[in-house]
Amino acid sequence: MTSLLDDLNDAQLEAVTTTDGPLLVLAGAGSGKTRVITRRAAYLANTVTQPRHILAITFTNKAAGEMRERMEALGFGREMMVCTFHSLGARLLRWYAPQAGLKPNFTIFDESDRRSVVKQAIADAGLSTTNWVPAKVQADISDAKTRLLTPEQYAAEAGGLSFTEQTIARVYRIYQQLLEQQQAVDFDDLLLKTAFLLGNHPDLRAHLEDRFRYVLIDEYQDTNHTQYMIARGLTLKNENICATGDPDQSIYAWRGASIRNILEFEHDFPTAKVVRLEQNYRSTKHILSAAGSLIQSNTQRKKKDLWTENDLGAAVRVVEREEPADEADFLVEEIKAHVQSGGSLNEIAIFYRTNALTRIIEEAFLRAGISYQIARGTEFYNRKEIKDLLGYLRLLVNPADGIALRRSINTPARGIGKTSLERLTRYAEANEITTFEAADRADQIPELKRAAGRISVFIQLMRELQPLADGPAHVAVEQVFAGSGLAKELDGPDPRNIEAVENVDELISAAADFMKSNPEGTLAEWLQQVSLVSDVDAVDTDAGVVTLMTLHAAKGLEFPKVYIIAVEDGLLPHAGYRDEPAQIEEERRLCFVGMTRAQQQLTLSYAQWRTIRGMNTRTTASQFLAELPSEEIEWDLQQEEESFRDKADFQRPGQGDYREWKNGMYLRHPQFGLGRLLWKEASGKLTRAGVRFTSYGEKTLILEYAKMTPLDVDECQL
DNA sequence: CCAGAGCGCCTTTTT
DNA sequence: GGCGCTCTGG
Repeated sequence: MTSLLDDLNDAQLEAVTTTDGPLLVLAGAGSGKTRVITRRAAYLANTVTQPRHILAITFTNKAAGEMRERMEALGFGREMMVCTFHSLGARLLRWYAPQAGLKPNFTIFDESDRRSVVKQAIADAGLSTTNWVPAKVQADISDAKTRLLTPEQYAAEAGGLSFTEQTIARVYRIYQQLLEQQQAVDFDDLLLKTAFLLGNHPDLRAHLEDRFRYVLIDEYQDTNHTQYMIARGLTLKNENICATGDPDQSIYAWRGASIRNILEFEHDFPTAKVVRLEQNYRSTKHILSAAGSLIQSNTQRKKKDLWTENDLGAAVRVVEREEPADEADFLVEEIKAHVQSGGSLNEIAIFYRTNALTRIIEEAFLRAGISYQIARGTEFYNRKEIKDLLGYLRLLVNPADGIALRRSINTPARGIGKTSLERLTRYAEANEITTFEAADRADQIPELKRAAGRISVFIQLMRELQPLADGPAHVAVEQVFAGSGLAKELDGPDPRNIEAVENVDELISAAADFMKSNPEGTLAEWLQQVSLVSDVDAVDTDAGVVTLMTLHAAKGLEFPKVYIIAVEDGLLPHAGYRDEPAQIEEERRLCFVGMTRAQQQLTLSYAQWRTIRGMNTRTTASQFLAELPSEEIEWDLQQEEESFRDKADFQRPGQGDYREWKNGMYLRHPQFGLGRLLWKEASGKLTRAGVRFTSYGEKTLILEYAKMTPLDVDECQL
């Protein structure tokens, strides 16, 4: 027991031992939050309750798994419920399917399934996908769901709104009907329907509150309104809610997360106690200073100071290279040197803003023989052979799953083409039955002609496979692969076939692992788990390889050496995200999250040009680099070179040679508009300058980074 | 009905 | 640069 409270600082101790009532733990990066949460759960289980009455909600399944393991290691067994909001939703919706208006065998549609349904809904509404971009419509529907609006409510609201919104309301309604017909829910529904379940069934809510007497929620800064409603619903009476988070690490506003939840916690729970963890145990002083300096540029922020007793450490580095291949070579050299000096590949992580940036790094690593892993757990499940196989399995669990049926019915090819499928779907719609049921009476649909027989063969096959749905998941995967004809299609010496079969074997192993840790588990439950895997879930921190991941995926992790690549204007901050100050601030937090993952050494790099969507483009270093404490940073910059002119497809509007700029001349800045140069001075390898802007006042800028264009005086209308 | 070629589109992050 | 959609010839 005492060991649970050992080596905790005062603030951590308070967070662990404050058992009852609402508690908000504002935990800065690297402040020992994970440890606090685990100890707290253990402490609760030891003093005021039992593990089965504790519910811990984490951000990823990986984090949930680790927490479960720690509790088990502390001797608390596996009784405590640890899950993500989405997996909690999935579980509650299955437990209480009738109350939620679902069948317990419902399917969870992933983003690509969802995209298909959106397209179909747009078509059914008599609209064209050229005018109504599926991705945009999908985002609008998702938005509505995050605001807890049903199609009816959205339509009611849209009544007084624009044509666009009224149309979205129509599509949303059709979209939702399509999901219902297929006994399917999307990721938003897992939250929305759970929130409604709690809101509409007081008895059920009370029952759950008695089961989950203590609720812990991690990464609270990244929860959205629906998740807040679930949290509120589960703790309405006893208010034993402990939320941990850090507003400076809020990076999911784009998917509806609201920083409001953490900022208003004390308002939502007036009796709340707030504990601040500000001592950092992870990083060196240099790293913290750089990260702190960056985040201070955010204006919408509660002031918080992270400090550490750790060493000063090595200087943070900013590395410039001519092109992405050079940047990759730089990484290769660094990694080789690291290994040569006795370091392990485990200790190195590479972060980036977008997934597309990995290709050149991967090529360089393959050439250099550096083993690496990419946090892309979902990618595996997007492979054709895996999707094909999962299609059959999904159909066995839920025959109403139209997306799965469309995929499976002609894979491998059975001579059932688009036209036949269309006729089948139309028949199903006209008779208000599922496509599967329509297929079952194919012989009664004359339009199908020859295809009817082929469809019957498929239905017969599904009937034969059906019993597998009730057996162990891995047996089902194996037997369906063999029985569906998919195995036969992949039979052959083609290396692509061999790889595909290996992937299938991996899928079988994954299912077997699941059955091992869930002996009572069903195929349906395994499929549910599969549909909720996240990218970072696949990361194995002991794999002895370099880890590559997006900045988003990096949240919550730590590595001795961190490299953040492509720190360029347009990528970080990302081009789609730099117009509004609030968006820039989120991008800055994203950079902050990446930087604070580093324990000993942090390196930020960028290239002078990069191929973006097939075009060589001149780049500019990110403005964030100018916000670092430049005197503490070790700069490794390239000599200016002119040859790029020949390589560029497009040239950046020339800023001219700033060395020749005179005080008093007029300049235009992309964000601040018109301004006048007051002074400039050399600062290390960079040039600082003071500019007075007509609408933003006086600012100090780094001329190498600020994208300013000199103006002719005539051009200025003063 | 199907496979493969050709064309146009696009910013991105994920449960 | 890559994906998804459409068109075309077999």
